[in-house]
Amino acid sequence: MRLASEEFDRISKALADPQRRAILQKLAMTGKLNCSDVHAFFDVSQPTVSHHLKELSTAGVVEREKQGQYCYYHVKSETLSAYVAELQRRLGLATVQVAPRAR
Amino acid sequence: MRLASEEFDRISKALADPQRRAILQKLAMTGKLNCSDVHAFFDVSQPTVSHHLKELSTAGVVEREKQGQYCYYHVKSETLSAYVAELQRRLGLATVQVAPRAR
DNA sequence: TAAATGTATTGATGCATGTCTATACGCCCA
DNA sequence: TGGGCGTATAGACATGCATCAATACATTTA
Repeated sequence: MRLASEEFDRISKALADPQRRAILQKLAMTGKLNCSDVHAFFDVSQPTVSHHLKELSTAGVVEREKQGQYCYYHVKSETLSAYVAELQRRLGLATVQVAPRAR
Repeated sequence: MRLASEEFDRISKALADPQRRAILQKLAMTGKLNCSDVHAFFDVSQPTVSHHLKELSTAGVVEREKQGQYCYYHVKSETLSAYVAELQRRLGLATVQVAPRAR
């Protein structure tokens, strides 16, 4: 998966805020949460949580999944991995190509 | 190398700005540049470049090296690698330990 | 020592954004 | 159908910050 430049920019910004990183980390640990669940974990208002989840969603690092009245969010690891890979590429860091093993 | 929480925060913010990322990438590609060199590459004022280099330096992702009148900057790969590793750890992404490739 | 050059600091300005309250929207159920 | 609950939006506010011009500081050189 290859990220467009805008996506990369947006993800960088999304990851810049500590509160948003905390939310993302919580999602990474628990797998899937709705807005209220996330709200319960942190000391910010529900609209703020909603706003952050929207930012993370727009950046493509979490996925929204509406189930009736609830709205579940979970981390999109592919996007995050692609972001990390692109970051490493741009900064000339060691990267690893995981190719299928020869037999 | 393990990053303290503040360092991690600061690096995240440092990487959030496109201009700063561009400067960092340029440093990664060219190895070592002084403030004027960097300024020549981009369409921002010298004080702005100086400011960004200071931010990057404070974040620990570049190193300052004063030589007489000049001031050279180069990327600190160890810090950046540590940042990437910590990011992967926090977000539950697959991590790999590798030795830097011979060049 | 004076001029020139490289760099950093100061102060100002405009824009981005994290946060809140209030409120609207959408969905479920008695 | 009306109330309750989960979520999103609107608008306001304060703070952060990227940027610039002007200037100070530092070092080299004529």
